Amino acid sequence: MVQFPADRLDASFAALSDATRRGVLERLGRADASISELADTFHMTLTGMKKHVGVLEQAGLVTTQKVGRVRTCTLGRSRLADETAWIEAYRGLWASRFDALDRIVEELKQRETFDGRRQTE
Amino acid sequence: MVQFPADRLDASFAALSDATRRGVLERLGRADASISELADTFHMTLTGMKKHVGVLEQAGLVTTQKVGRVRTCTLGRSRLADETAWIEAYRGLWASRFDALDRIVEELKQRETFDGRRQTE
DNA sequence: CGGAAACTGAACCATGTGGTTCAGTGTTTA
DNA sequence: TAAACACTGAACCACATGGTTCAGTTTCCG
Repeated sequence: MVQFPADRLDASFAALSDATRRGVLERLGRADASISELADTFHMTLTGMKKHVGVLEQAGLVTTQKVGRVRTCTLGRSRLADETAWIEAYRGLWASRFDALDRIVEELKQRETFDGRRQTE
Repeated sequence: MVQFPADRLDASFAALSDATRRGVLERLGRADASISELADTFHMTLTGMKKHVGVLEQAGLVTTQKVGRVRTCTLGRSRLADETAWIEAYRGLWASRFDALDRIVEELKQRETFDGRRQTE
C-alpha cells in the first residue's frame, strides 16, 4: 500500500472535520475574503474566525496575505490529492470486501430458494 | 452546490484525522479483528483501543459484534461516498480557480518573452 | 470449581478545540 | 489629529480527545 504522510493527513482531515471551516473553504472557492468578512458571514468574533483560518492555513488549505490593515484569505495550493487518494484506496478495499460478501449472500439466497422453494423475504 | 450532512461529515473526517484509526481501518481491510488483537498491533491498552473503535463505529466506518467474550470488528457499511464527494466538489473549485490563475500567469509570461525577449527563468 | 482471557466502565490526566472577552497595535479616513 | 477599522495576542472557559490505571463482569478452559 502507498505510504501517506501521516501528519499532513492528520492536519487536513482535522481541518475538514469542522462545518465552519468547510464553509469557509466553500466561501473562498467563490472569492477571496478578509477575516472580518468571514467572521461576519459565519456569525463569529474576529478572533474566533482567525483561529479557524489559522487551522486551515496550517493544513495548507488556505493561504493569507496582509495588505495594509486587512488580511486576505485565498484557497491554498493544496488540491487534497493525498486525502482523496487515501480515501480512494480504502474505498477500493471496502468495495472488494463488500463485493465478496455480496457474492456469498447471493449464493446463499440462490441455494435457499433452490432447496426450500421459499418465496418469503 | 449539493448539500452534505454536516454531522456525518464532521464525524467521519474527525475519525480519519487520527493515524491510529486510519491504521485500524487499513488493518480491518485485510481481515476482521478483535479489540485485543488491534490493541496489541497498535501497542495500546485494550481500553484505549476500545475508544478508537468506538469513534470509528459512531462514524459508521466499522461495525462490531460480540460473540462469547470477544468483540469482532469489521469494516462498516460506509463507503465514504459523501466524504469523497465533498472533497471532489472542492477539488473542482480549486482546479478552476488555479487554472484561471495559471492562464493569467501563462499570458503574462508570453507577453514578457514577446516584449523583452528574455530567456531567463 | 477456579483461574485466565476479553472486554467494560469509571475515574483520572494532560493537552487540544471552539469559542469568548479585553486590551492592545497599526492603518485609514474624515 | 482623532476616531473608526482590521487585525493580533493573551487569557480564560467548558468540553472533547487520547491515553492511562483500576476494579469489575462474563466467558472459556482445564
